[in-house]
Amino acid sequence: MPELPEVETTRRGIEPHAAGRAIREVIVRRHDLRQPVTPGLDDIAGRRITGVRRRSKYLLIDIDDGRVLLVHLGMSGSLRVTDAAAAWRKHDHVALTLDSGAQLRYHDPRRFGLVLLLPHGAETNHPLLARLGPEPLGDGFSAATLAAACRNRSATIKQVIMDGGVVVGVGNIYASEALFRAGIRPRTRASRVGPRRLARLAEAIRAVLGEAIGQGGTTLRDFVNSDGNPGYFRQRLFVYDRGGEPCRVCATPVRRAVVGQRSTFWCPACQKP
DNA sequence: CGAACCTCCTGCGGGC
DNA sequence: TGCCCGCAGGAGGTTC
Repeated sequence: MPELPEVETTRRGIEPHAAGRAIREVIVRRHDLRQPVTPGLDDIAGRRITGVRRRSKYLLIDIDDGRVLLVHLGMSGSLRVTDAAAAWRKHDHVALTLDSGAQLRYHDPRRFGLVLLLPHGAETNHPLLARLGPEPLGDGFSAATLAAACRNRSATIKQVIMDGGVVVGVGNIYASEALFRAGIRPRTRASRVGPRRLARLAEAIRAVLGEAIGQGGTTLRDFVNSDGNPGYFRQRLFVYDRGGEPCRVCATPVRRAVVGQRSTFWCPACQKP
């Protein structure tokens, strides 16, 4: 479900409620997520949250003793700010009660997500984070780094931009959208996309992610932000989930195929091999 | 090393 | 209405 814009939307929603707050209570109702919730998580009760950061699709909740609470939303997760007295919903697995009376609730039906407490200083070399590529909206990602990643790769261009070692945060929706904006068909081999088109693609990735953050992310089915509201970028999608519908630029029917095990959408007229 | 395939889990929509 | 099937926004693991 959540890609980078949805995670960033969540971060922006959580941060004002969480930063500076003390954690009054930690509640773990289910620990069997993709990895078990760190045993002894309630050890952070009484500590204070100093900030909420994001790296790739991970949320990093900083604790005042230097530890970091790492949260990943997987395919179906959300992190919401509720009143501590609010009724529990099915699949609310972890909650932090804050000294404001609010509660951060982690909700994840499919349990593909993570809630892990990392020791002080362990964040940069943690296996989940250590090998991540550059942030798409940061300085580390450019036409040059994308071109270097595409050189001698036989994989499709779509698979390369979804490879977190190349650039993080580009998931299945925004991969199709960025390729549409760059005019490149998703099944084109990465090594066959020229430098000018790669430059266009790098810019398209930045643009689509930036705009999606501005709209509070994309809700296809069940993404909700920290207030429980959907994101509005879906109406700006050009191709994703629009198979058979007219291209919003040229009216040619949008095509769908499975590329790298994932549904993929493109306009056969606007996008070239 | 890269690429293809499989897996975790629950819910929902479509077809019959 | 109800049941079965396929599919879903992520990403780590296995195999060749």
